[in-house]
Amino acid sequence: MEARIEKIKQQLQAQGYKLTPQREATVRVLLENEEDHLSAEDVYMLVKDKAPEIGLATVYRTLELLNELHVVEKMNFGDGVARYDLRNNDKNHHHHHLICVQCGAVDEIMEDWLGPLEERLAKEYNFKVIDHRLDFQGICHRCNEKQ
Amino acid sequence: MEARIEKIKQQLQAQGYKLTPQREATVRVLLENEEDHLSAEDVYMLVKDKAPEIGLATVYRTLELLNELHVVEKMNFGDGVARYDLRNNDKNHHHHHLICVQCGAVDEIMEDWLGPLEERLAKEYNFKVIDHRLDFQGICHRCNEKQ
DNA sequence: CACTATAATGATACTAGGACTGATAGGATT
DNA sequence: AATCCTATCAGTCCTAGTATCATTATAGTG
Repeated sequence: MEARIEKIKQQLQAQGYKLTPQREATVRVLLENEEDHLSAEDVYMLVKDKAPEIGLATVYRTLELLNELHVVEKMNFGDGVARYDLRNNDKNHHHHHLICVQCGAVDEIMEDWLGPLEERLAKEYNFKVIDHRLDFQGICHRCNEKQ
Repeated sequence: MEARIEKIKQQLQAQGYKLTPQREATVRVLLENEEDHLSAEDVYMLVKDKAPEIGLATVYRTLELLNELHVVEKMNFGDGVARYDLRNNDKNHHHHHLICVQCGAVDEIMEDWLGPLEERLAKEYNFKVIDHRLDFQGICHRCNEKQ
C-alpha cells in the first residue's frame, strides 16, 4: 500500500507534479476500492470522509492528472459517467465487464477468453485484431441472491 | 407493482436513461394489462387516461426503448400491428462487430461465439446474461488485401 | 529563516452535450 | 388508399465536467 503510493509519488514528481495531501487521499481511496469502477462523484464522496475540506474540482483534476500519467484508466460504460480504474502494470488488458442492468454495478473478469476467437478471426475473416472489448449486460450475483 | 417499477427504473438508469413521468405512465399501463398483448395504439389510448398530454411518438419511443432493454418483447402476429409484452426471461441476440481502424468499416458477425462463455458466467459467477457486446478493433480483410 | 515564484486548491458559475418531449409530416406495409 | 410506425424539428431540462479566480501551500533560493 505505502509502497504503491510511493511509486505514484515518484511518477508524479518525475513530471514535475506534487503528491499533495488531497491527491494522496484520492489515491488512497482508489487503492482501497481497487475492485470497483468508481465514478468521479463516487471518489469525491469517499475522499470527503478522509479529507472533508476537499473540493469537487480537485478530485476531477486529480483523476484527470492520474489518467494522463496512466496511473488510472478512464473508462466509459455508456451510462453517462466516466469511471476510473487503477492500472496494473502487468498490462494484460484482457479484462471484460459484467454490467448489472439492475443495480448498475460493474465487475471485472481478468481471464483471457478471446485468444481462440482472435485466431479464428484471422483465419476465417482475414481480420487482424488490434484490440477488443467484451461487455456483458445482465443480472449480477448480488441481485440474483436478493430475489 | 411499485417494486417492479423500481426495478425497471434501475434498468433504465444503468444505461443512462431516465424514468420520466410519461415513461412511468406507460409502464404502469403495461403492468396493469399484463395478460393482454397490447398494440402501441392500445397503450396510447390507455396512457391518455392517466396523462392526457402525452404524445403518440413518445409512447412508440418508450415501447421501443423498453424493447431494447429487454423489459418488453415486441411481437408481430402478422396483422400489421406490433404488440408488446412484458417479459421476465430473455433470449439472447448475438451480434458482434469487426471495426476496421483503417477504413472505418463495421462488419457484423452473427455467429454465436459466446454461448459457452455465458454458461460459464452463469455457473462460476452467478451472472445471468441478458445481452452482450463484443467489438474487435483491427484491420479488415479489404484493407488487408489492398496491401 | 525570510522571500519569491508558481503549483495547487476550493468555491462556484458556467458550458456543452445528451436525454426527452409533443407535434406532425412522411415512409412503409398491407 | 389506409393504417401503422418513424424521422425530424424545435425546444426544454438536466448534469457531468470545466473554467475562472481569489487564496493558500510548497519547494527552491539565497
